[in-house]
Amino acid sequence: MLVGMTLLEHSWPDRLRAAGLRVTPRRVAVLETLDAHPHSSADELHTRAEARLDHLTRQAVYISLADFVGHGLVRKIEPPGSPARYETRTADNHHHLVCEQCGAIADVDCAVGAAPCLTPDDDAGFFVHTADVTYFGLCPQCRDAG
Amino acid sequence: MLVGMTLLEHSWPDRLRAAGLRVTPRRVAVLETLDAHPHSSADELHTRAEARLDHLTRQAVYISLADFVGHGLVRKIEPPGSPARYETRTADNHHHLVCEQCGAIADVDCAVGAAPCLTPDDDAGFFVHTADVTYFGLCPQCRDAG
DNA sequence: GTGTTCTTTTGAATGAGTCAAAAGAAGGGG
DNA sequence: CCCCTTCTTTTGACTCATTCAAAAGAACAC
Ligand SMILES: [Mn+2]
Ligand SMILES: [Mn+2]
Ligand SMILES: [Zn+2]
Ligand SMILES: [Zn+2]
Repeated sequence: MLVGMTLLEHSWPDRLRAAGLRVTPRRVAVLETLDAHPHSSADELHTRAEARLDHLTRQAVYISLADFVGHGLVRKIEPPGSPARYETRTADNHHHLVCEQCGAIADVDCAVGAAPCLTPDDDAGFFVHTADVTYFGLCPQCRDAG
Repeated sequence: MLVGMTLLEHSWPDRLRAAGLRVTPRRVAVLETLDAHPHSSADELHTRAEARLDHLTRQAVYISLADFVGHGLVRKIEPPGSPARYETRTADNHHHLVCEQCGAIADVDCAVGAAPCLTPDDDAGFFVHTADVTYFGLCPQCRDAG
């Protein structure tokens, strides 16, 4: 039985090396934890990844995540009123549903295509690089509860 | 010679009363300052509005803005890596261009219409309330400089 | 005017994230 | 293998935007 990801994409150590970053147990632990728990905050990742290592500081998590984002291994999202969240799904331009009640986040595929799915009518002279779409509303649980 | 806004919309005192909020010199000063300087931060508003009053604390600005947002007089936007910004343009669903270099913000009219201009294909069971679109890129100045 | 309720001040506290310097590990060249 | 350089992690302090709580002050309905 084949494990899809190890064939399709490379392993985290390989991807770290490919990005020119050193392979350390901490980094691999953070990346695997993030893979297993998409849209985690730095603090959630710290708590979860620390459990599988002897030592891991919150700062190491912040520094690692910043490096990962800088090298395209990880995407950072910053919903209003919540600490930043991270995910390993970087290949596509997907968007997010955010629950205004409980903060839950769900992925939404890009409505139009793989690349940034919108361009403004009047760009005011800006060179537009990315379009970020966030939907706000209520998740199923909060909708039923309210 | 007619002043457009006072006829089309009501004055800030009237709009405050209509919202059930008391009319105070501080609130009016904050609203007028924000009208004159859209996309200001709380701190910028404090500095600017303080200049026309004998006293105005930063906290009063924060509290007032939260009240205004809660009553629909003001809209709050929270670009990544920047303090929250505010604007009095609440009637339409417009979007924003953010310069990744200098933080400049420009308005973009909604591509589709007045109401939330997008709905996701698969809403994952969410009750979607608003769609927020933010374009990231470089403003004219930073584009030419870079 | 007076009283009730809403606003503002005052001052402290929070939480997420950053900075800087010292200690520790990866991994390439010998 | 081992060493050295460079990158990574720890440590601990610190910043910044924002929030909290309690006391003092102002709107405005009567
Ligand atoms: Mn996602
Ligand atoms: Mn705007
Ligand atoms: Zn929810
Ligand atoms: Zn710019």
